[in-house]
Amino acid sequence: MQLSKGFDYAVRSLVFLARLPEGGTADLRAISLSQGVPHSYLAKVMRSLVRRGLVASTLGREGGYRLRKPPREITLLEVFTAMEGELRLVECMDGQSCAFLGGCAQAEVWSRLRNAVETIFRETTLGDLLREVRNDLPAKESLKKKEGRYARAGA
Amino acid sequence: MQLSKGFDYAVRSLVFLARLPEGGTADLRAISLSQGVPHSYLAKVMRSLVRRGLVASTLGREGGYRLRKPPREITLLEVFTAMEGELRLVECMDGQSCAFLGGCAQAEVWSRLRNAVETIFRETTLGDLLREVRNDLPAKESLKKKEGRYARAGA
DNA sequence: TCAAATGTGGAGCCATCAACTCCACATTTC
DNA sequence: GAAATGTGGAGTTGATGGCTCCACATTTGA
Repeated sequence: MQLSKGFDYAVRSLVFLARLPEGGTADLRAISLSQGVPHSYLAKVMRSLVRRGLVASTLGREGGYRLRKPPREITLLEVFTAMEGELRLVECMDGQSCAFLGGCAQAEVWSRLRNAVETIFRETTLGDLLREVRNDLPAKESLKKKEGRYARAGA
Repeated sequence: MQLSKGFDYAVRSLVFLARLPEGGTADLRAISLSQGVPHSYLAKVMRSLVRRGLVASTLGREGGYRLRKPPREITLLEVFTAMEGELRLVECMDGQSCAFLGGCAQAEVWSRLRNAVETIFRETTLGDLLREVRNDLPAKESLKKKEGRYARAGA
């Protein structure tokens, strides 16, 4: 019952992009440093977002990533499925119904749970997250640390 | 973002116990066979429930497990924490707040999400699950299959 | 025109952990 | 006292989340 780091990284990166002035672009390095996400792993995360059509990428010098839709139109559900596919809480559901127990006692709770989660994901947009940000940038020292750590790994 | 099998097994076992006539007891073997849960793994699951005080165990011949409270008074939240400890969706929360970003954009969503899940868990009791059961026993064939598979492993 | 700066695709590594097994042992009862 | 139960805990295993690395395609500005 945990959210994956990949999903968390994706959301953070999107928020970062959303806060750039007017559909600006940022490259992997910038996102990676600002969010403390390992460079080469972030590359993979971003590819998922590109594939899903949430961000656009441009190659070559001055390249990078930018949002393809206004923040208000990007829901967490889209981000989640981009990263993890269909939301499902237990194996036996969603695929075929649990073959073993005809009508299982939990089925209804699991599905209620799933709906609750899905609803929150569907009704929360990047725009909402922007409003919630209180403190934009990391403290200088922690940023330094992360830079040292990831610049080496990343470059 | 998945529920563990351990938790699922625990709930199923408790429902099984709850359906016994008047606080009856059932032994590992009976629960294991009826629910299709590997015998020796179920032993571990049940120990968690005993430790947490949800079921009582008796040793020796005619021993087994029985609920220590009426089904209405056992919430899924208790079962969850018995099996998995504190409910938390992301590493950075609940422990210390994420050291890197002062006020992180997602914190509020994650906590709303957590609350939604926790609320459902807290407000759903074994009693509710009993009402929801439509079809009590597994089909004969699938039970046979499971018996064959687990009887060997278990005994 | 070409070298540097970007993202892409994909193979591959690694540690962790859920899920499960096994065994020696304590307790109870017939 | 032997059979039937649960207990405690160490050990096994396979999957996979998280991450690295590298060869390559594209773009651009010096």
